[in-house]
Amino acid sequence: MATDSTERPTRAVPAKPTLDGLEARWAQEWQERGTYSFDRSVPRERVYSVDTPPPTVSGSLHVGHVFSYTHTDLIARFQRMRGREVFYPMGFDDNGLPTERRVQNYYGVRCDPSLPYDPDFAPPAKPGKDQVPISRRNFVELCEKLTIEDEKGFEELWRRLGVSVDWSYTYATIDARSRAVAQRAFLRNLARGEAYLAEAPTLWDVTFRTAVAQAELEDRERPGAYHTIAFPRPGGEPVVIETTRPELLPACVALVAHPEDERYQPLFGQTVRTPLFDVEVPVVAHRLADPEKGSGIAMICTFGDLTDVTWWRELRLPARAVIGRDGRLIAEAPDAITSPAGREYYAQVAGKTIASGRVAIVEALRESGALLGEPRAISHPVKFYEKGDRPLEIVSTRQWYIRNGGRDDQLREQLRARGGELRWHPDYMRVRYENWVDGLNGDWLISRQRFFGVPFPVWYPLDEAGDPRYDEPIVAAESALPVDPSSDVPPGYTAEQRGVPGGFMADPDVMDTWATSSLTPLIASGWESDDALFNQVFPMNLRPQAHEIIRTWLFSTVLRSHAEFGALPWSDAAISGWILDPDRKKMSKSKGNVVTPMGLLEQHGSDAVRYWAASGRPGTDTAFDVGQMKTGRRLAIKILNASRFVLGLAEAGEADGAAGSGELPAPREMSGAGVAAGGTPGVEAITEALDRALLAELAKVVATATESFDGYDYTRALEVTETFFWRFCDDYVELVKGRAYGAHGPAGAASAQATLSLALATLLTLFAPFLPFVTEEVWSWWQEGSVHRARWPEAERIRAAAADGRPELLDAVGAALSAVRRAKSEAKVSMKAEVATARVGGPAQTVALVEQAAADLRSAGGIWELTLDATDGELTVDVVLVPTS
RNA sequence: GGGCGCGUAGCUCAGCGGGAGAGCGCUCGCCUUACAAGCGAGUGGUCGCAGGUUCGAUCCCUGCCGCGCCCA
Repeated sequence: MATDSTERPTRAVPAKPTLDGLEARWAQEWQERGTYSFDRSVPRERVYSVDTPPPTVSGSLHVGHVFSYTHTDLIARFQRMRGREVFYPMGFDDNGLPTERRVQNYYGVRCDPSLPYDPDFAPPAKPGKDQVPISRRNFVELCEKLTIEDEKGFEELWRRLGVSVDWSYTYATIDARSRAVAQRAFLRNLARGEAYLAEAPTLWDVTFRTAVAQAELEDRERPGAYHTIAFPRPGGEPVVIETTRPELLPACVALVAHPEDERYQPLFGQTVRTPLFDVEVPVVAHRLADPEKGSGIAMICTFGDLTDVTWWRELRLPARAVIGRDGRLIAEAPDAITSPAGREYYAQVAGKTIASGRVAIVEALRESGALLGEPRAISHPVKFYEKGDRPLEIVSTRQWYIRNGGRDDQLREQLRARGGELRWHPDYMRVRYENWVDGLNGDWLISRQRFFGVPFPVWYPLDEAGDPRYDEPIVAAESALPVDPSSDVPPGYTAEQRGVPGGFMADPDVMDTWATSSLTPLIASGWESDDALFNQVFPMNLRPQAHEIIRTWLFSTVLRSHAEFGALPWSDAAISGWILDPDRKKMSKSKGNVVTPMGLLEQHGSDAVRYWAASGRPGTDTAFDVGQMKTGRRLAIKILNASRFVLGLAEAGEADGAAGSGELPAPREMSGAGVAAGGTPGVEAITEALDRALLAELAKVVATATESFDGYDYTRALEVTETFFWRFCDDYVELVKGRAYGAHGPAGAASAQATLSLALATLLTLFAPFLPFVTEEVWSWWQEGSVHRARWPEAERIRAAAADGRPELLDAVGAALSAVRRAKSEAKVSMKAEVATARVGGPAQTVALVEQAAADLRSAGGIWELTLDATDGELTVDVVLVPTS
C-alpha cells in the first residue's frame, strides 16, 4: 500500500460538525497528498485497473455522468481499500465530428487536408464571414486547444464528486499518444491482413458526406408510398412490381422474385424492359425476395438498400449507380440507357435531389401509363446515420475495412466466445453482445471522409499518369508515429513529390472515432510506449460503460484486443443503466440541463448525490430521485453526530483517566497506519455480552458487504451497512450510553468504549467508498492517513473481537427495548419517562439472552424494576409506567 | 417480427419455494445533554392477469396484458 503517510496533527472533534465545505477541502488534500496516486512499484497481481469511459467533452455534462462514474468509483475505492493498487485513469473523448463542428464555428476555420502544415498559423481573432482553410494538422491543433477548456469543466466536476482517479494518467482520444496507438494498431491490422482497402457499395450519409458503419445505423419509422409500376415484356403481359423508390428506376438492373413463387416461375430467365428508360433487364430468382411483400416481385437497383447490395453481389449483376455522394441524381445517365427517349427522361432528372427526382419520375410514369393506380401511403423503417437527419443512401466508394466476423463465421464464433469469457455485470447484458455479433452483416468500415480524426498512416504512389496505385499503399514506419500523411512525407520520397506523377499522395481519410476508442485500454496502459506500465495494468480488470454502446465500444474493443493479443482486454464489464425522469423516460438532455450536475452537488452535497447513485444497481435504470439524496445527506450528518458522540466519550475518558490503559486500540490495528484517540481501551477490554453481540452482528455485516462488493453489488453492500448503522445508533448506543459514561463501573465502561470505537472505525471504512467526504472528515479527527487508504475490514478479525458474542442477543434486547418504547409512545410520554416495573416473558433462551444485558436495558429504559420469566409463546413485555406527578 | 429486462405498500425499490420487507410519504407522540436537518411508535399491499407444477408459489413453468430497452 502506498504513499499516504504524511504527518498531520490529529484534530480534535469539533463541537458542531458540519458537511459544509468538505468537498472543496478534501478534494484538494487528496490531490496534494497523492491519495489516489498509482504506485508503479507494486506487482501486477495486486493491481486493479479500470478502463474509464472517456466522456465526450464537446457534449454537455449531465446527471447521467454523475450517476455512472460514481458506480465505477465505488468499485475502485473498494478495491483500493482491499489492498489492490488501483490504476484509474481519466480520458477525454475529443476525437470526431462534434468537436470538428465546434472548432469551425468558434475559430472561423475549415479543414482542407490538401494544404500543408503552417507552423506559424494563428486563428483569426474573430471568426470572419468566410472560413479560413487550414491544414489538417493545424485544424487538429485548434481542436486540442479548445477541448482543453471543456476538459477543465469535467475535471472540476469529477473532483468535486470525489471520483478517485489519478489525474496524472489523463489522456485525450485525439492527443499524440492516442493517434500513435490508433495508427500503430491499424498498421498491425494491415500487416496481418485484418484491415483492407476495398471499393464497394457503402452506406453513405449525404449530409455529412461520409461513409458510416453498421454500428452507427438506426432504423426510423418514416412515411413512404408503394408505387405500382408496369414493366413491359416483349411478347407478353407486363410485369407489375411495387416500389417505394421509383426514382431509382434508371438504376434498375433486374427484377427478382422468390425461386419457389409459382406466379413468376415462367418469367425466370426472361427479360423485361424498364418503363421510360427502356433498358432490358432480366427476371431473376433469389431467396431473399419476399412473396408476401407487394406483388412478390421487386426491382433491383444498384443500390437502393442493403438487400440490393446482396442481390447485386450474389447474382453478379452490373452496377448502375444514379445517386451521387451529394444525394442527388448524378449528371450522366448510366451507359445502359441508350434510347433517345430514355436519355431524354434522364436528362430531365439529372442533378435533382432524391425527393424532387422522385416527383418528376412519378409524374412521367403517370403520363406514360406505366404507373398503375395512385401511390399507396405506408409507414416503414428507414435506415439513418444515428447523428444524421436524412435517410442513408448507398454509394460505391473506396474505403478501409477491418474484419469483424461479419463475413467470416470462424472469426464470428471466436468473437462470440470472447463475449462468453467476459464476466458481465449484470450477466444478462452478455446477450446484447451476442445478438450484435450474430447480426453482423459485413466488415467494419473504419474510414470516414472527415478531417478531425486520426488519419490513416498511409500514402499511395502516383503512376506516370498521376493516378494513385491503391493496391500498393506506402505505410508509415511505427517509429514515426503519429504521422499526418497530408503534412508528413512517406519514406523514400521528398516533399516536392507530393501530388505529381511518379510521386505520392496521402490517404485523405480519417478513422472512425470508434477505431480509436476501441483502443482505450491500450492508450491508457501505455502500449508500446511504456512497457513497464503496460505489463503492470494490461489486460485490465474493469470496463465500465452504458448498455447502448455494447455494440460499438465494447464490441470493437474486444475485436481489437482479440486481433492484437488473442485475448480479452479486461476480465469484467460493469454495465450501468440510465437515469429516468419521473415519467419513466430516459432523462433527456433538456431536463439534464435544468438540473446541472454541479448544481446538484452544491445543493445536496457530493456524498448525498453519491448515495443516490449507489442505489442504482449495475444494469438497472434508476429514477432521478431527490428524496434519495436527502436521505443520503441525513445519513452523512448522522455519521458526523454519532462519531462526535463516540469520540467524545474517548476524549472524556482520556481527560479523567477513568477508562483504558496502554493497550493499542482497535482502529490502529485495522488501519495499519493510524494512531487512535488517547483514552480508548483495546479489544481485550470487550467483555460485556451485549458488546460482543454487537460485534458478532457487525462481523456478519462486514462479510456480506465484502461479498456483495466482490460481486459488483455495491448497492447491497451499502444497504446492509446502512441498516446496521441505524441499529447501532438507535439501539446499541442508547443501550450502552449510561454504561459508557461509567454508570456501572470502569470495566463496563471500557468494554463499551472499546466496542464503540471498533464499531465506528469499521463503519467508517465500510461507508468510505460511498461517502468519501464525511468518512474522511471523521477519520481525520482521530486517525492518521486517509480512510481511503485504510484497510477494508476483515470479518474474521471482528468476529475474533466478538469472542462468544451472539447476534441473537442484540435482537432480543432490541425487541425488549422496543416494547418499552411502545408503552411510552402509547402513553404519550417522553422517552425519558421512568418505568416502575417491566416484566419480560418469553422463550427461556430469549429471556436468558435479555438477562445478559439487563443492566443496560434498565438504564436505557429508565426501568426501576426489571423481571424476567420464561413463559410460553412470543416475547412479551408488560410495562408499568411511573405515574407522572 | 426476434431477443432481453421489468411489473411487490401512495412514491422509489429489495426479497425470489414455506412468517410480505426497507427508505421516503402519511398519522400520532416526544425539546431524551451525539444528532429536532433529531428521536419513538403506528398506518399501509388479493406481490400485473389466467392457468400449471408442488404438501405449499410473490418466488419455478406456460400463456396473456402493460412498460422499457436491444436487434431486425
